[in-house]
Amino acid sequence: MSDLDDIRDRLRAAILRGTYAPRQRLIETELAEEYRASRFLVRNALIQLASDGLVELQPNRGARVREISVPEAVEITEIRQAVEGLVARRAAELITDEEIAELQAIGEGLAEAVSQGELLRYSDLNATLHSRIRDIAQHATATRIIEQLNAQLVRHQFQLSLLPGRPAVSLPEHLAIIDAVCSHDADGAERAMRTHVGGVAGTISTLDPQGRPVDQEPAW
Amino acid sequence: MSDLDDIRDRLRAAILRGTYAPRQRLIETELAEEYRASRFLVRNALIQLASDGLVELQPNRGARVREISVPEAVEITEIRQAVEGLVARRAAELITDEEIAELQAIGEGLAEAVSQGELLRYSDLNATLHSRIRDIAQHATATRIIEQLNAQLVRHQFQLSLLPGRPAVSLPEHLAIIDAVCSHDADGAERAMRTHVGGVAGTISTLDPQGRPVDQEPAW
DNA sequence: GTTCGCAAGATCGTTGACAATCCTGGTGAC
DNA sequence: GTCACCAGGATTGTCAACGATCTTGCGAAC
Repeated sequence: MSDLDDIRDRLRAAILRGTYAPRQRLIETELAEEYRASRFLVRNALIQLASDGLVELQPNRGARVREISVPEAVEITEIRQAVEGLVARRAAELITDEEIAELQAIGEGLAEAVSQGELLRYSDLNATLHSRIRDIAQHATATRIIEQLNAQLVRHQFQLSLLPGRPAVSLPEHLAIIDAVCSHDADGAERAMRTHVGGVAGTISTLDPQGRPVDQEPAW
Repeated sequence: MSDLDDIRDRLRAAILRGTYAPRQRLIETELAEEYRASRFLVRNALIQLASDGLVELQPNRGARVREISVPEAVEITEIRQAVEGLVARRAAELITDEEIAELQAIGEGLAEAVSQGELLRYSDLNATLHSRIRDIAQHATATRIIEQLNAQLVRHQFQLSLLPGRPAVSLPEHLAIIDAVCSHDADGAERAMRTHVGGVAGTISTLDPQGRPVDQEPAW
């Protein structure tokens, strides 16, 4: 439980939370003061976050929050499509009765959230669903890679479920995934997951034709 | 071009080359002396290699070369199957006439190497083929992930092409991939690649039922 | 008015030393 | 003979200071 891990996690959380804007410079001395840590610790934390792909590290020029362009987000989502497809297949093969009940409960929650317009709850349950499916699939390598990729595009994903009409499209897709996984239909589960994540990729690619991220001032 | 990158790359190369055995402890002061670098640089290099999955980092207990078990190698190969399938599809869509000629030349080289029993040349051309297909697909994220995964199982892969009878199985698979990619057959390319890498996964899983890596003393 | 060069400030890169932690081997009690 | 305990050494974790590099703003030459 070293301080290094601590500050790295806090910094990561701050970046994911949007405390620092993309392309914003992360100055070691400032961060050191902010987190009451030595510059040394900040520095090592930045190195770690850089190999996670969250910050960009230029020699002698410091660190900045890495900006994920829309094309890059699409690429990332394409990989997710392939890997999550594999995960869904495995989940369908391995799921237990107990877990089936759990997934179905999540499905009901999703439908409820959409019908009542609770977008944030929908977004949360969405993340929970994908995460639980990964747990069920018991594929450590896939889980690691998906989480690594997800961390890089939280910002894009976040905006996704707030798009008007988006839940109406993705809800049936989610339910189809749940159905297939719960009925031990490996082929169907892979297909449903690929369709779903493929849709996400498509939606992301329409966000901004210029290839630049949607740059509205964050309200938080 | 900082020294940090330099020593990290040299350390990585050394691990991949087998200079340090799996599970071997990597002591910071020793490495620092060996590479004529400060302990600080070594330390940060180790942190980066840890997030690449090449070394294992335990707090207060130092670093050791990560050992990839056979089940883990299978997992990694399963991911490769999914991602390289995607890459092959993209390559089939994007390939130019010039690149078609190049791939076909590689195919002839592979056949020749097998017929003349040149296992090492076959193994090299194999790596070249996969690498060139990645180049053609122009998918930076996929390339990054595949290379990250490959780095983790060089040892297993290395032994694979030396297995008796293995080239006889994998040569036609490789030729099928080349055919499909060169004829702009996206579906076929994905299918052929998935079949091929799936075969690799299957072969790896037979290496040692105990789930421990094959532990023969390296001859180098 | 523009461009180039230079100097000052800001920031990163590296070092060596010290503190904290863990592992090892030996000693003694039971 | 076995176990708990406790040095002492080995190794990692952290720090503050110094040196290297880059950026910025000013001024002079054209």
